[in-house]
Parts: sequence; C-alpha cells; structure tokens
Amino acid sequence: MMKQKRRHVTLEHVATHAGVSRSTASLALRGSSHISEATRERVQASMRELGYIYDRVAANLRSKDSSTVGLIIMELANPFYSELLVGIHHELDKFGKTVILGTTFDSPAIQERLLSTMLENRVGGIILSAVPGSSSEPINRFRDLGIPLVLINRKLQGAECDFVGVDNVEGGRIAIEHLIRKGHRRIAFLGGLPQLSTWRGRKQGYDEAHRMAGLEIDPTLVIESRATRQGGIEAIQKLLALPSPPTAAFCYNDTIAIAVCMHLQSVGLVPGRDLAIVGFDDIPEATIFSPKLTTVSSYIRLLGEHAARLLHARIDGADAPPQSVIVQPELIVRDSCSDPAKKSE
Amino acid sequence: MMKQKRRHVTLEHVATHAGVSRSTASLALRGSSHISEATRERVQASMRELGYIYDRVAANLRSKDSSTVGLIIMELANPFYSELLVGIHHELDKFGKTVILGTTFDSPAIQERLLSTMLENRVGGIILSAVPGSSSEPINRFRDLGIPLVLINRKLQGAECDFVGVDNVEGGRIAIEHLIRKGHRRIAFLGGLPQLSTWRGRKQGYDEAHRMAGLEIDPTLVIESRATRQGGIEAIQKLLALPSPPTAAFCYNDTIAIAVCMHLQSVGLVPGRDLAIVGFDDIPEATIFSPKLTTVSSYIRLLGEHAARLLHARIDGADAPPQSVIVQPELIVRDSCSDPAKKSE
DNA sequence: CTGAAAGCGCTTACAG
DNA sequence: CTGAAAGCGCTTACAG
Repeated sequence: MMKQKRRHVTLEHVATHAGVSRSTASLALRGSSHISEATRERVQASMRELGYIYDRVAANLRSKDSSTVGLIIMELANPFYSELLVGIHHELDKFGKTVILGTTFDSPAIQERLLSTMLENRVGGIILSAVPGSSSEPINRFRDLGIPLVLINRKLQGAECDFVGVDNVEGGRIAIEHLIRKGHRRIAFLGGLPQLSTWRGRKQGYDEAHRMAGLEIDPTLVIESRATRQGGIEAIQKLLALPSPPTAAFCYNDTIAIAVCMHLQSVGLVPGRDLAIVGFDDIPEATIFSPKLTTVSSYIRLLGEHAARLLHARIDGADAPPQSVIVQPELIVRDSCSDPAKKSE
Repeated sequence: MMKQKRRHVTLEHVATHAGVSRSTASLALRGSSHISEATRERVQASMRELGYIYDRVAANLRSKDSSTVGLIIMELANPFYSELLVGIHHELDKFGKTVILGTTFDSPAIQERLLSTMLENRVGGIILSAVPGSSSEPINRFRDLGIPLVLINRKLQGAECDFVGVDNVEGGRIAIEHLIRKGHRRIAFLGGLPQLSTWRGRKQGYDEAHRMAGLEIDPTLVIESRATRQGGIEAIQKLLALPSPPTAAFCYNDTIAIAVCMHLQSVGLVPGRDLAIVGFDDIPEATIFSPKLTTVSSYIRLLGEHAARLLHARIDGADAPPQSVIVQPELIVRDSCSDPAKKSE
C-alpha cells in the first residue's frame, strides 16, 4: 500500500556512506559508548546527508520491545474518557510511548476483538476500562503472556491485575454527608447501573453515610438508569412522579447530574433550590453548566497519569504482585446544592 | 523490555504442527484462494490449539504496508479536537487502521518532532492540524516520501497537499447576516488571532456581510485574543471598556463565546439581551451552556470523517493532485442572540 | 495446490 | 573500538 517514491534509505546505505559496518552504524545511531566520537559524528553526518529515517518498528521487532501502549475505553465522546485520555497520553508521552486507541461502546465482543488487535499490534502493555460483566479470561491471558495490563476506573471480577481508580465508597459517603449536614433527610441516588463496580461503590458510600447518621434509606429513592444524558432524564422523571419526592439527589455522575438539572429547569423547577444536586467526577462541563455543579472530584486526569505510570513501571519489568492505586476523591462545593430550609439562594 | 513468559508461538510452530510449510501457513492464515479448504482448516485448527498470535507488525515490515495513521492536533483537552478525534477514529476504525496520537500545543518544534516520530513509526499517512506559521517544508517532505498527508481545519501556506475544512468565509457571513437581520448595526468580532487561517476566513465573511449590507466596519470592534477561555475574557473586557460598545458580538469560536457570556453574567449583564452572541463550531458544550449558544456549526465530526476517508483513499493509492473538501457550515439558532430592540427575552 | 529460499530493516551476541 | 553472521516473525516471488 505504502508507496516509496524515492529510494528508501536504510541503515545499510548510511553505513556504506560513512564507511562503516551496519552494526557500527546501528550502535552509533543509538549513541552507544562503545563507538568513538569520530565515528559517531561521521555516521550522523551520513544520516543527515542521506535523509535517513530510523525504522523504529523494525528495531522493535528485532529487539523484542514495543513503543506502543493500548488504551481501551468505552467511548471517546464522553468528557470522562476524554479527560482520562488526556492524562494517560500526557504521561505516556514522557516515556516516548504512543497510544493505540480502542473504544468498546460497552460491548464485550468489541472488547475481545480490540484486545486481540492490540496483541497483534505488539503493544507493550494495556490500559483497560473494562466492559461491565465481561470475561476476565482474556485479561488474565495477558498476564500469562507477560504483557502488563492495568485496569482503570472499573474493576472486573476475577481479573488478577493492577488497578487504578477512585475511592467510590468514600466519594459516595462525603457526598451524602455534605447533604445531611445541609439538613437533607430524604436523599435520592440517581442513575447508573449496579453492574458498574463504580456504582456499587458509590451506593455503598450512600448507605454507610445514612447508617452513620442514623437515617433510614427509602429504596424507592434509589433509581437506576443508564449513565447517559437520556438515562438521567428518565431517572429524574421517575423521581418527580413519586408521592413524596426527596429534597436532594446524589447523582451517579456529572452527566446524569447535568441532565437532571436541565430537566428540572425545563419543568420550571430550580436545581439547588427545589432539589439539591450533587454529581460525581468533576468533568469540565461541571463548571460551565449553570448552576455550577457541586460534585465529588474523581481527579480524572490524575487517574490517567497513575495508570500510565504504573503501566510504564510494569513494562520496565517491575514484577510485583498486582497493585491497586486508589485516588481519594474530594467534594467540590459549588452552586447546585443549597440548604433545604431557606428556599432562596 | 517485553517479557515472554511462555514460549512465543510463531507461524513456524503453527506450520510444523499442521504439517505444512511456513509459506502455506501464511497464505492459509490470510485466507488465500490458492490454498485448499482442507489445508486451511488444518492450519486454523493448529493456530487455535497453539494459541497463535499473528504479528501484524512483522507482517507490515515485510509487506511494506502500515496499519497505523498519525493524527497531530493542538491539544486533547479541547472539545473541538476531541470531537475531531471522535470522527477520525470512528471512520479509521472501519478501515482497520489504528491512530497514533500527537499533540503540539501549537509549538512548531513539537510539531516537527512529532512528524519525525510518526515517520519512524511507519505510519501509512498523517492527518495534521498544523501549527500556525509552521514551516511547510516537513509537510512537503511527506509528499516526496510518498506518504499521504491531509491537513485538517487549518490551512498552511506553501503546503501542497489535501485539505479538509469548513467554509469559514461563509460561516462568518451567515453569522453576521443573522445578526443584521435581527437589527444589529454595530457588531464586534471577538477573539482569535490573525495567524489562524480560520480567523482570516471568518473575518473575511464578517467584512463581506457588512459590505453587502452597506454597513461600515468599526475597526475598534475587532478584538484579537488567544482562542482560549482566558483570551475570551480579555476580549470582552476590552469591548466593554469601549466608549460606545456594540449590541452584538460574533465570537471566533464557542470557547470564546462561552467565556464572553460567563463574563457578562459575572458583571450582571445578560448575554443575548444586553449583548447578542454568536459562536462558531457548535461544540457539545454549546447546548449545555445557559444560554444555549447560537452558533455556526463546523460539523466537527464530519470534518474528521472526511479527513479519514480522504486519507484512506490516498493510502490506497489514489494518486490525484491535491484536493480540498470544504464543508458548508450552518447557523444553529438557539438562545444567545435576541433582537436589540426588545430588551427582554 | 504447496515448499525452499530470500529478504523487509533493524539489533545482538560473538570475535578480533 | 569495529565487523561478519545470525535472526526478530513474517511475506513474496519463484519453482514444481
């Protein structure tokens, strides 16, 4: 497919031009200390003169290493994953690794296909945000092949590998504690699906905070939905249809929270006043949206950076047992969440 | 670096196991019609049994093609480029190409380094959103090497290659025509830098619409700034300090427009009422923000898809002269832009 | 329909 | 400090 208009310059040509052997040229090129300064300079001059392009792929083939890393996420058109990519790409860049991107749209079949493709493309390692409920078998296969894999954000049952994620239980807890401190007693948990390990964590935090405050949980206030804009709208509609709606809602994530707020506004209700809203993740939209979202920050970029660093350490041979990096979330108080008593901002 | 715990299974092993030669195994694997059904099945059974992983990189080396494409953009943490990536990735995926990502942060030096890295990584082609004012020499080098390169969004002087972008002149014109139709007579052009080909196009449309309506342009109403949130704030501050401010502002892009609106709100002004705002691009935030932005859609994803398709055609050997794909923009009327006469929404 | 040989562009021992 | 040889894992002519 790739056309070569001009004669392709290889190391062979450079070596001949510089009057040395291929091996010497190879060592000179990579700055080996076994090569005399004079020779190195001669080789470099030849490289420049001939317009030599180093073929890193051929080099990797021979030396059995890899300059790429696979990144598999749910989708790109999602601020959470965009931010994750930013963190990962930025960090990997420092190590001279390039990322090969794949999106699953939460399909287990696509995930398996992508995992195979990445293998075929000789990635040095994988960062995977796993499809909920997908098989851990292909993941453990990487371990057997000696190819490092780190799971990011979502845990996967049965997968024995490194993990980087936020403390969802803690995140759920601080969100609810904040709401309780504000005087709320009936607090909904809106959106997301129990298949997601993140959902279960946040729910557990929700439960624990209630228990610690001696508050009972009304199960009708826990409304599941897909973690999309549309899912958020469905959830808030169900909530508003309840005989006695709550005064506050903790949303599975900011996408849900924004959708909920928009729906409230569209029916003439004021988010923050008529229903206090707390989100999760602190995506960039959270500050653009009005009201500015009170939310639990996942430090998404940091998550990505941790995953990249951990993976890089593994590729470099750190052969320790599986490790987890858990980022501590933080409550970011903004405008979507006011006192239930005073009904005006 | 890459550890191989288990004995690595190569085509050699598969061939031996299936009782055929390496060449036959290679052909069978790729479904060549020169191989009998029986042999193919035998080879496939062996592949499965041995857990064979096809090495696409080695294959590409030998057959001199490439399954990767380089994408070089300004930055990832920018909705415009995120959307572009979505379109490109989605389309390239169909062709079985993986993208190698690079970000320049608008540094010419980084751009040159990335271009080299991509070359070293044997990309089959490049999609580049060029750093303004960067040299066209490295770009034309790709042409000489026979590696297709398509410029996206931003034009570059002196670069002889394919281009995909939006019709900025038309975009500027329809924005201003809309404002004029609404009754505005003094219209600012806010943000962006003349180094950007997109800025110059939009500015030209701004000029033309004024001329066609017989309106004079007040040059103090054209305020340059970096195309960032911060730049937008600076621009609107300068505008508000003017002795006789305009009734409407056409913003270089949506990021600027959102920053402008937020600043207006922060000083107690109402965007849309006190100052009509039109943006450009229609990034996802435009619908989340309040007021919902009236803007000129660049059809960002479509732009990306066009670029991917064009590049793919070039890689497949379409050896025609440089081609431009110009997407027609469209005005998306939402809420940030009301009549200057009636001072209430 | 299948196999033996050469080679893609590089690096890695091994000599000297 | 430098070179000749072998080989990474595959595909491509060329025979038969």
